[in-house]
Amino acid sequence: MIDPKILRENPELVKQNAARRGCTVDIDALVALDQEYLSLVREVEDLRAERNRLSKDCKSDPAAREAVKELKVTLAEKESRLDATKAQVEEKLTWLPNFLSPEVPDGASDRDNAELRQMGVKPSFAFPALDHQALGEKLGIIDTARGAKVAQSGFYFWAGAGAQLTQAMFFWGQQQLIKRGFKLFMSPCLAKSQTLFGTGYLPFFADQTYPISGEDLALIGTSEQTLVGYHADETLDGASLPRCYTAYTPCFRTEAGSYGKESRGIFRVHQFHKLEQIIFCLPDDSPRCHELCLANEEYLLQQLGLPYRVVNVCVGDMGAPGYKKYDIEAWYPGFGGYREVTSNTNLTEFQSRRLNIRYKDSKGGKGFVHTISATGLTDRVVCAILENYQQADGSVRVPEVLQPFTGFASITPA
RNA sequence: GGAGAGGUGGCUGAGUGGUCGAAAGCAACGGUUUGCUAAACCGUCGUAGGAGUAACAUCCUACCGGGGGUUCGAAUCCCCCCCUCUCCGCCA
Repeated sequence: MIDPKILRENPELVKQNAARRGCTVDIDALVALDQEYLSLVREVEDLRAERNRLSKDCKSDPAAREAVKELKVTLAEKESRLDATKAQVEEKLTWLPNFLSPEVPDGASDRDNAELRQMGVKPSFAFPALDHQALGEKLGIIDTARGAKVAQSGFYFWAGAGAQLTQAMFFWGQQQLIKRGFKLFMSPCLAKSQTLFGTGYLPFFADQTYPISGEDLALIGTSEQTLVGYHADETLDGASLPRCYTAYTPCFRTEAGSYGKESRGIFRVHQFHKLEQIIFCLPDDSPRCHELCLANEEYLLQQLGLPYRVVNVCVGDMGAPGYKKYDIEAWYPGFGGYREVTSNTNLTEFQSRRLNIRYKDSKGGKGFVHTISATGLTDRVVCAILENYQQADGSVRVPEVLQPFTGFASITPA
């Protein structure tokens, strides 16, 4: 949600932003509606003030009672118009995308993202490299067939050494983030619609969520939803910021409309697992915190020995809530290209306004906090490990940093 | 699942129809006093929206879990819902 004052004072800015982001909300109509809302506010408040004045006389003056009764009819009519107008304005406001950083490149899709740097050394193999699905099947550590049997296509099992490797990676990742100042949480994996709305997943990604029938709850699409929602309706002490939170949870997405797209393997699935980075910070500090999360992502991939590149995500590939976004794409030798493994967004005050998360400091400073939402690690990183660490004999080496947690140095065919 | 209690400002906690945005205490902040600390004393001390100002000031409106109702007037009365706590039962 953007600041409605900007809409009043500088509608052109909002209009340009909406146009660039392909938002179809009619800004002129919204501005007019908002003006109507404001004038109704004034009318209603004047009528209420009059009513309150008259009410004070009612004890001694019966005529005042009649006057108030008459006034109440007008008031009720105005109030209902006010409520209706307010609801319309708010509904339209919730569909407005966030503003954009000047650094966001133009473009329509992920092909237009701007590459910032390539890091690491791509492995070269003296044999045809397999992709993670082929490796997972040969090693008996990824089981999509049985995932489909017990649940549905798009679900899978990590099995045996694969499950051990995956758990090792997530546990190691948690340790790294904790060392870097993050507070670890175990989060609810269901959230109510208000929480999804506040984080911007509703209404923008409504078709991506799995609702629970008969409840005002849905499976979380990411722990961002619950970790950011954690501070809803709170005022944080400015001195306590930035607050860095992390959680490791399953994430559920319907992936409606994406069938057939990158569908081989377990790259695009209905349930994956994610170690998340969330930062609540002062507005001035959000660019720095955004970079800090990126540095953490890069550190984790470097420690795991994975080649990757960082891209500055273009307008067309960024969700409506985002102000600026970096993706990291790891190198997948079996696939033969870079593929997205992490995503890091500065949401500025888009979420904090919707969730009413404010800050206040001892010097009188106050406002809405900024939020940063970034991936730490996901199953996709394990896939990248499999593809990059495969050996001529069909085995897969375990990255050194994970060996203390797996207890073994390589995965060999069963 | 059964029974009961309760939701008031950062916290504790008064308040059962008007003068209540709300006593008091604690915490916090500013100041006085003090060799320093502590204590004591004085003062300030909710949020949001609107009007207003160069900026303050000031004024108006709303908010005592949420929604609805009664009334000229609701923290206070009535209805529905939500949440929390306690005890019992069941249980990973």
